[in-house]
This record gives sequence, C-alpha cells and structure tokens, in this order.
Amino acid sequence: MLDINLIRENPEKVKKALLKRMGSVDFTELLSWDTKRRELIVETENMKAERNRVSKLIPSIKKEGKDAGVYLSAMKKLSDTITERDKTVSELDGRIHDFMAALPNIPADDVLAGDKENNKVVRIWGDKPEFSFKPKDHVQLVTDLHLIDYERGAKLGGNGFWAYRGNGALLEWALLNYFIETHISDGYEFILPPHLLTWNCGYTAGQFPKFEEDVYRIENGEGQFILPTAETALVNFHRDEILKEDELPKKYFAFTPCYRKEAGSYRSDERGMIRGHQFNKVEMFQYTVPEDSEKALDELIGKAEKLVQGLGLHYRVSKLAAADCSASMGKTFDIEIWIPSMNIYKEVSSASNGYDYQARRGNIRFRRISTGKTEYVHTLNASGLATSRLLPAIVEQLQQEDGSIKVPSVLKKWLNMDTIKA
RNA sequence: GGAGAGAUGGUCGAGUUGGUUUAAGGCACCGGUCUUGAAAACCGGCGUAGGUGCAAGCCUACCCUGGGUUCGAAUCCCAGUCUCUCCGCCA
Repeated sequence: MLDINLIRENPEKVKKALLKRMGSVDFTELLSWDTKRRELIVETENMKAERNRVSKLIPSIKKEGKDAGVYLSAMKKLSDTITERDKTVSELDGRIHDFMAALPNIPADDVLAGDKENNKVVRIWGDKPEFSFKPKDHVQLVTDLHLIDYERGAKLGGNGFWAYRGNGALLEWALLNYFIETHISDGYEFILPPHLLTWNCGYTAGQFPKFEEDVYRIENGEGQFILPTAETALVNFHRDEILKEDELPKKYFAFTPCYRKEAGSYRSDERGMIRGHQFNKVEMFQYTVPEDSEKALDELIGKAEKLVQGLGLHYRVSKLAAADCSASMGKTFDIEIWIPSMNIYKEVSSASNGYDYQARRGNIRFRRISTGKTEYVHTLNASGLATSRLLPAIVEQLQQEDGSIKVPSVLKKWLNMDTIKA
C-alpha cells in the first residue's frame, strides 16, 4: 500500500515512477473521491460534535423537570442524516482502499523501467563448467542416480510434482541443513510457521487481492490458503504490532515447502524440477528501520551468494527492472544459477526491499525513540535458498564422467560421501 | 465437537442497574527538581488513527470484530473471532 499523501501532494511524480512498471496510471478519479471524502468528513464530524453537545445537555434538562422532547426529535433527525452521510463516506473509503490496494510499490529511483528485457547483470561468480565428456541433463542424472522419482511423484500429486528418494532426499535435506546452520550462526531466528494462512496474510504480503488465483485455497477450511512462500508467513509475524526501535532489525528465517499453482506457466520448456507446484525453500526476512533497509538488502544478497559460493556453483546476480519485481517490492536482485543443459541462468534466490509497502498493508510499525512517534518499518525478504533449481544445478555442474556427482564439502556434515553414485 | 469463563490504551486494572469517567488508578517508560552520581521523593508528560488549522489547538472515531437499539453505548441486544479451563475425538 502506498501513502495516499504522496499521491495527493505529488501525483505526477508518483505516476512517473509507477509508469516504470505499469502501462498506464490515472489518479483523476482517486483524487476526486479523496476530495469528496474529506468534504463529507468535515460535514459529518461537525454534525456529530453537535449531537454530542446536545446529548450531553439532555440529562440536566430532564433533571430540571423540563421537557426535552424538542431536542430529542431534532437529534433523531440529525442522527438519521449522519447515518446517511456516513454510509457515503464508507463507500468512498472502500473505493479508495480498493484502488490503493491494487497499486504496486513504487520502484526505487535506481531501478530501471520496463520488464525482464531490462534486467541488468551486476555480478558474475565463477565460470561455466567445461566438460571433457558429454554432460547429461539433470532429469537424466537424477533419474539414473535414483535421486528424484518423477513418475511416482506425478502418480501421487499429479503433474508438476516429484518425489525425492534415497540419496536425493538426503541431498535435499543436507542443503536445507546447510542453509539453516548458516543463518543461525549469522544471528537469524529460526521460525517454523503454519503452512495454512488466513486471507489477511496474503493481503499484507501484497499477493491479495490481485494474485489470489496463484495460490491453492483450502476448500473445506476456514478460508485459508497454502503458503506460496514463507515470506507470506514471516511478513505477517508482526502484523498490527508496534515494535521497539532498539529491537530492530529483526532477522528471521523459515523453512517451508512452497505451493504454487503456476497457472498458465511456461512449463513446456522447463523439464524436470525447474518449476513445480511444490518446492522447498528457506526464506530470510528482516524488519528494519527505514534508514537501514538498503544496508539490510545488501546483507541478504551477500548471505544468499555466500551459500551458493559455498557449494562452488557458477552464478550471476541480476538487478531486476521495475516490471519484473513482485508488486510489493521496490527493488529486487535475483541470484541466478547456471543450468548447463538449458544454457540458461535460473533464479535460486530473490532478494527484495519492500520499503514500507507491506508495513502499511499490515500496519507494522515501530516507535522512534528520538521522537516518540510511530513509523512504518521496512520489510525485506530473500530466499536463502530455494532448492528446486539448486539441485539441478548441483547435479549438472558437479557431474563427473562416470555419471556420479561430486558432493560439495560444505554438505559432508549431513551427506557423508564424496560422490553420489548409482 | 460439547460446557464454562473471559477479551478495556505498553502492562495490570476500575468502570458493565446507559448520561458529572471528558476511559479512574497503579506499574513501566520519558522529561525535570533534588543529588558528586544513583536510588527514593516530588513535579510534569505519556494510546491509535482520521479530519481541520501557519501554529497553539480544536473536532471525530476507536474499550476483540461486525451489525442493531437509543437523543446518547465500554455499559443493552444479535452474530462472529480469539484466549483460558474442563470434557470428548484424533495423529
């Protein structure tokens, strides 16, 4: 949610910024609703003040034994008018709210306009592995090595699901442990949240109402949906709270599977486990004071990169153009990992600064010590990491001529073998 | 799933036969006086939001949520949510 004051005071500036990510922006109607609303509020509040004043007089009039009938009927009439005007105000409130709730975040000044094609590679780490033999693709590798069972996964969950088995499950579990251990030692608090969330959680995160179709909803539940990312849970952890300035930043991470409908997605060219309806992810999250959020974003990207580096995998970092960022986010960097067989870099982490956008939706504030006033916090999230693209990258980048996979040394604590063999 | 109890500002808590409570009071917290410093004591401040005003301020709303009754609702009525206790069922 944007601050409507920004639009009142400088509609052109906001419009210009939003046009970096949207086709068209028009505040004319919004501003007329807003003006009308404020006029009506002044009117009705004056009436309410009058009603309060007179109502307070009535007991003493009665006490004196006089007849208050004149006042009663006048106030009855006034109350009816107030009720009617209040209805109009709340209708306007609703319209304004719906309009505001549908607006995405304002892209940061240094974020380029346009969609994917304007994403900028800002860093490259390592080199594309060269093979002295004919490398296999990950679908073949994980199948040959019995790491992933696609057929039985689809038998159980339908198209877009797979099952980890044997060493594949161990490898997955080792990766998650590696992430978790790293985050704990960096001072992040481990959260295991509910996987079923209420509608409000989706709203605060900025996924609802616009992207309700992207999540699975529980048909016979109490209106919950299954989380598409742990971000949705973590951003709601402090919803409707006023935090203390000196307890910020709050640093959390969570492990959950992520469930996504991926309706209308480009699955056809993405074999294997590049895009599924369920994947595992460890998610980092920070609540910060506004002036520290850029620094926090750097920290999050750095942490995600360090995890990939630890695995010894070639990747690059891209700064996303405005329209490629999620609606709630003002700035996003993706860490993209090299998938040799596809000749392409695929996202394994997305690190974003939401600024105060989610905080406004979720009413998440802190009290500034120097002023005693409340302000909205900034919220940031970053995957650390998602495994569904990582595992293909690992098996493809670290495959050897005999078809086995070299196990990264950071994982040996949990996966006690040098290579994964058939 | 059943029964009971409850929900008031950061926290505890008064108010619940509707109208001198404009939500008392304690604690915590902040500022000040005193002190070499601290504590204690004393003085003052101290919920959130919307509107209006250059400002001081003023007005309005909010006592779990949403409706309703009334000139007037923390207080009465209806529906719901959550928490606690107990019982049942279940991994």
